[in-house]
Amino acid sequence: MTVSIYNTKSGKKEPFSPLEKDHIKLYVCGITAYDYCHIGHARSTLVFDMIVRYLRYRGFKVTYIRNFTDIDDKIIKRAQEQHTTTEELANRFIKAFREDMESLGNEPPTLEPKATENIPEIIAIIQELITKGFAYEVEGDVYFKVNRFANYGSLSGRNLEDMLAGARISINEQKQNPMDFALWKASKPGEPVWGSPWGAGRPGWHIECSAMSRKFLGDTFDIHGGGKDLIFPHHENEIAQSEASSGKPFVATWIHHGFVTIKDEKMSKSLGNFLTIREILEKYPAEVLRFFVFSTHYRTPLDFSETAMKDAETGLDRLYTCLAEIAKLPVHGDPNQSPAAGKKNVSKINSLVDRFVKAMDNDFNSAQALGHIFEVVKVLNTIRQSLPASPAESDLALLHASAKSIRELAGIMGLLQQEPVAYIKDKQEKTMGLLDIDQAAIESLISDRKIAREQKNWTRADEIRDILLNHQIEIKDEADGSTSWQVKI
RNA sequence: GGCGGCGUAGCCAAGUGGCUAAGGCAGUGGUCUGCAAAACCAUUAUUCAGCGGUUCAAAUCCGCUCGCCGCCUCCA
Repeated sequence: MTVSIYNTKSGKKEPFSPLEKDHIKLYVCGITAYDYCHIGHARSTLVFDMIVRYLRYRGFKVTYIRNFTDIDDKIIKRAQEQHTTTEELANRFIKAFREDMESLGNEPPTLEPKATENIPEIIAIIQELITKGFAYEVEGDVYFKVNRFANYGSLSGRNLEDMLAGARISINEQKQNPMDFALWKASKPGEPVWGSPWGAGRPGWHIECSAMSRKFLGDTFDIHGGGKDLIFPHHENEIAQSEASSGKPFVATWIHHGFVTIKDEKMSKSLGNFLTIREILEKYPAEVLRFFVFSTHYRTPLDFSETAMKDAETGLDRLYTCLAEIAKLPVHGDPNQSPAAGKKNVSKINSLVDRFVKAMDNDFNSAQALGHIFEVVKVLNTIRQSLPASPAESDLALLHASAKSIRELAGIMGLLQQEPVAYIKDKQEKTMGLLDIDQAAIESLISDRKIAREQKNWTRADEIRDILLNHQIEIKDEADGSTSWQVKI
């Protein structure tokens, strides 16, 4: 079996194999550091975190580069508004981004280069483009000549005539063609500057990725990723720059993920309909967000809503509950007891890894992969529920092994890594802290109810139960006559 | 206007021509219980926006219609 990946360049799913045996080189466009990141950015990092983890699980070595854009128009503007330097502003939000990544439970990339730390490489590539006739300088600006690059538009399926017909491009007198884009921008007064053969200035947006990917991964590498909105112009321009300068193919596979939407509209800074990662993590555990994100295929739009998050949380609880119940079972059982697990169920359990891998091999279909896990959870619950008082050794071994396997697979998405029993308990304690009733009051009510029940005063007993339930306390009458309680989660 | 995508049960969502259209949430029924709750189990689409075509066979391929969204300007 091989991993298949949907390649934006071909518009098809293709069997994937790295250029260098067992070593995958991956470059992902990171953030422009000028503000806190929203859930859309979170999805991007989550998706590639999952992809990298899965490729590693499949035995590949993965070199994963994710850059920071720490110099651009938005950063300059924001820094001026805040009366600070672009450097301070960018560093502040890079730090915030790293905190967010940590909270989300993302593994760090192999390297996280910044544009400003690679200015010499950027200048070198621009010079190469000028020398080869793909770029020209006008009064300290340098532009890429799109007409010179025959394949311009191949990634996004556009051609220059159609784009010009769109007429949404602001006409810049200096450009030879309105579609030409800046490689280097002459600085205006007060802006940060770097020296260059064309005078003091700063790099354009697209060139940094060409320079950094070349520096860390080479002229040609396996996978380049980002959001769908980067296909044009960003990635189109990267291809033009990189291929024009190196004369070699740039990237074998382009992966683009879908957006996060709210009420079916793209979440974005410009629309103002965004929620920051921080705001979400105040309300929901990171694992719930991960579960929510991976419940939908990465190329499909993901519509965020409170209901969807609540559903995700309930689903995640179901998984943890199953694991916690299994963890409570003894490790060893009765070797003479006949097994409760039926043949069909056993084969469903045993095929989990294969089915999971098959789903993930198919363009990282995490939604389907999670579905398989849920299916096995149902089977495990059935077996556990039908266990006799002294369960069979084989049943217990099967349940424990399956739980371990589920946690291992879910770990590829960064899910189910908490101790299941502790997860349930923590959750209850957390809720308990928010309640308007304390333990003593609960126990006192339960003992009142016990008396009522002994007197067969069901009305009073039920009344007490309702009072407790109003305080989010659920009680359970045990077989031995005692009553246990727990916080409703 | 150009290019691309989507439309599957009450909601979310998988489904790369052919076994009973995954799975989750909600709902309903049941096991348990004095009654409950929790947990668990069962159940919920003769049908995949609509129409037509290709095929022995279509949610899946092709065409048209309707609706929604994205990119073409900074954007994950």
